[in-house]
Amino acid sequence: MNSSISKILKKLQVHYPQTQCFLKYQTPFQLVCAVILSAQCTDERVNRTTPLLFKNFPTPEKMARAPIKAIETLIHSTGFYRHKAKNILECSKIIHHTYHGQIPSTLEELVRLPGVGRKTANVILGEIYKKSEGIVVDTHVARLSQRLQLTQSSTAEKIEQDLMGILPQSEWIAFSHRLIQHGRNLCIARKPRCNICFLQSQCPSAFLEKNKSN
DNA sequence: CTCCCGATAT
DNA sequence: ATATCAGGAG
Repeated sequence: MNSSISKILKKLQVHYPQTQCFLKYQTPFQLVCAVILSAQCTDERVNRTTPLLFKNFPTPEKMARAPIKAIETLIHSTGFYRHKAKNILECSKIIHHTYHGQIPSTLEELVRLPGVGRKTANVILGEIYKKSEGIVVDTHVARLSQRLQLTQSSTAEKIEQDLMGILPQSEWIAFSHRLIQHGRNLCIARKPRCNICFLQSQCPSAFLEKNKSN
């Protein structure tokens, strides 16, 4: 691990000490539903949606018996609601019937669930089982990794491989959480606030921003 | 690659 | 008006 990367890790650790999931949930099953809903949607909106969803259908068994229209209505505001409702329903059936209500504990099993890709599976593994088989690469992690030039790749899968090669496995879970917080707070997609960013001296993109003539 | 899809900031 | 939000499937 080179010195720039260890500085980045250290600063992120100091500025974002807590690495908790922002999604609200009571049970592992509810986390699975919340993470599926969080695709292309802010966690804040998911958290405004899930309380009523989980009040109506709190367990995999009850969600598996829910009318799809009811799920669609309850999650409508998170977007992609037809896909997400179908995925949550199918997931609930599989979790109830095949896994007897337990959430699978390997990446391989998780990505077989409908609506669960590597990003979602890595969130679930890290959050429920504290396991890192991979690294959560969402839109924030992808964007910040590129800006910090930790990768030259453009697809989530390649970026994940690059990061796995660079970072010690013990840092994988916390790294994603911290990068996501930083992406929300400062290194915003549309208008990064490089002038007040504590990673300025480690960030090639901040240097470029600074030398723009505008 | 396209499609799914509502809410919000700019 | 348009880009973007803790993406995944066909």
